[in-house]
Amino acid sequence: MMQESGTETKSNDSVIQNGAGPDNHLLECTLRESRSNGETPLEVGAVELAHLQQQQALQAARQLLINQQPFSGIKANKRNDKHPSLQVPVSVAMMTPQVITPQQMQQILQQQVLTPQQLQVLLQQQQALMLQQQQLQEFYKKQQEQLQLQLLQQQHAGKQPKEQQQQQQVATQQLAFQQQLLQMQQLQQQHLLTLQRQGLLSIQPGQPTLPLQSLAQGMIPAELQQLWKEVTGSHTADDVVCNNHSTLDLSTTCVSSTAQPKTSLLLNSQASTNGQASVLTLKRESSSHEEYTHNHPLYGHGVCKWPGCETICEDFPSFLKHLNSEHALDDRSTAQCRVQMQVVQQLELQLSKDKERLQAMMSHLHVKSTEPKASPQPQLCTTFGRENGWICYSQQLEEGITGILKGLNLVSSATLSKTASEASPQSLPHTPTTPTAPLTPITQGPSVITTTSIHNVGPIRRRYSDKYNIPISSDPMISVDFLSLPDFAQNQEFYKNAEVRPPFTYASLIRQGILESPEKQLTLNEIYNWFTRQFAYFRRNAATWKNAVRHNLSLHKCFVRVENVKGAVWTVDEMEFQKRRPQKISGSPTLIKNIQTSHAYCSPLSAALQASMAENSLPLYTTASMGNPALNSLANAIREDLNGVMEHTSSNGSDSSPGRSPMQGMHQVHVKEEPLDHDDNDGPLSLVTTANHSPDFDRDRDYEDEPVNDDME
DNA sequence: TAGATTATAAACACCC
DNA sequence: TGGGTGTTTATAATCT
Repeated sequence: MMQESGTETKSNDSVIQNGAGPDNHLLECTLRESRSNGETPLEVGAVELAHLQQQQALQAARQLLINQQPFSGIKANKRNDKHPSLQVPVSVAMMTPQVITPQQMQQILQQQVLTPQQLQVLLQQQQALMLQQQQLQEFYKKQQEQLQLQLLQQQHAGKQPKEQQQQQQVATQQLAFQQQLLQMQQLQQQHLLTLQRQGLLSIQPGQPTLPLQSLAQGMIPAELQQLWKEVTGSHTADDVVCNNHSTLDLSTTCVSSTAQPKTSLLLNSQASTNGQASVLTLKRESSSHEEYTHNHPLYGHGVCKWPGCETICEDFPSFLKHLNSEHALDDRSTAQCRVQMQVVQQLELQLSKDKERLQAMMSHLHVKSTEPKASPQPQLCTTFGRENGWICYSQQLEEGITGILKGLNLVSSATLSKTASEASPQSLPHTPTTPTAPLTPITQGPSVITTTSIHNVGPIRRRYSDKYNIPISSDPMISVDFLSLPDFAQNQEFYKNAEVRPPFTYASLIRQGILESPEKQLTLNEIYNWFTRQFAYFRRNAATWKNAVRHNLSLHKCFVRVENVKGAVWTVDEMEFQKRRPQKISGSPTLIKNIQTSHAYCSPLSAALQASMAENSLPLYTTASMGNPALNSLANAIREDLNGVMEHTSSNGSDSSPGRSPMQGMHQVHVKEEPLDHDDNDGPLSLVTTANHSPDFDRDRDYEDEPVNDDME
């Protein structure tokens, strides 16, 4: 086959020389001179090239017409009886003269390096090339029609002995035409190279190569397919191989520039290599072809790799024979080729999808991996899902909430931007960095604790806002309210399994544990058990946190020790609990400021926002359901909650809890008249009322129904 | 800068 | 007597 191919190339060369004659030589010489002279002035080069190309096209047409004369009585090939149209084995790419695409023209115009004269020359050239293209296409169509007529005549004549000879003549003619077109394309490539050198055209590295680009842009895929169908026809054995390649080339080069060396399409392939290899000799083509024959994509390990074939071929010539005989251009092969095209397209589609998926994964992981860097505080334990969810959540909230709050005229744009910026993943929950704290995060259960975060453990004690970095108010009430989220079961599951310190104060946790109990009272041991049961974090260093629990129980007046029949139990004095952070909240800018800055370890999001999220079961800590906050409901919730805050604040302006945070106001649901015997409770009996029906309403109502122990202290 | 809040640690007392 | 419980104090960090 190598020899055959070489012979083919050689014969083609001779055909070209014989056919093209002096014109071709003149053309090549002109080009050589132009190249040898280095930079060719644009005005001269472009005009000359256009002129030469036109001349060459006409010459090719003349040649073909001349060669076509003896074929008046040609007969169709037997193999191609089903394809009565004898067609020229030429790539469609070769049929398309190089035309500067609109994009390239736009590029040129954008570069603004052309003088009006240059532009005019380019336009003229462009028009000439387009005209040339049209002429060629018309000529090609005419040729096809004539060949079809000839085939029909041959079918009636039925002279078999002359068939093969005539077919070879047809092939020779086709090859001549093909070579003409190839040279034309070369010239066009040269022209473009010249333009490139002169800086008139800049071809991006990733940009499809110009011939293919122009081809793809010059013809729509349907046209390409049609031409391809027309091109495929009866040929000699070598032509079959070439045609197979050209077939593949047609289907692949339009989408990919990774053209392999192909026999009759070498120039086309080379022309597609960024225009750098367009000036290659036939010798190199032959060598490339030689390599190609040994790396035939349809031949390997002595087996024909044609889809569904797998015929054993001892050597490459036998494979070629097999290929030509069994996989000639017929309906079956064409159909198989189409199927293969579809397979490739499907694979490419799948590949693109997988690439997108991979990109998304990588970007996601990249964001995650870079997140701790964005945070000045070391992050100890964070979970993948939480971070991910928080990212989605923060991104959506930044947009949605900003608009919502703006609509509510509650926060200025500046503060919103600050809030949004602070609502970055930096606000991810942090675990404590206290040296004495149980800082050995163990990946228990489903939690995914990053090693990097583990390594970021610092000995510096930090405030909750830094340690936990979680969008939760420092207000214990708010903390508990988060704990009381309807979807807190997911959070509970998380903290049950992940040895992550819960971002709540001891007081909040104790209160929550007490409130979760059926009788709203727990013994110290039951509180311990609740801690260890609910939080994996508190299954270590019991002495430390138990001491802290005891300390908090004793320290905070909100925790009331009640002597029961069973012994001492601890209850929660909600009033005292609410008093713990006296802050003025009103409809004044103070509220806004509080909403913005929140409290000690408040999130960047406002407390009202957190409340809204709580009310809407916006899973801040959930691992699975994050990232899908219903912003509409969130907007309503924010509006309602903020209104509730306002109402509550205004209605309770003289309340004994002036420092109640929005959450406090919103989630205080019970009407409780209870004698408080605390020493510092020098105020009147508190009457906390609210119309807000929070998820805690039932529990608080239950709590309200709980008998008040008059024996409290 | 002072005060408040929280965490941590420790000492101490009381009771079973 | 030891452990559990409860109280208090001290200290540090952080935020308002």
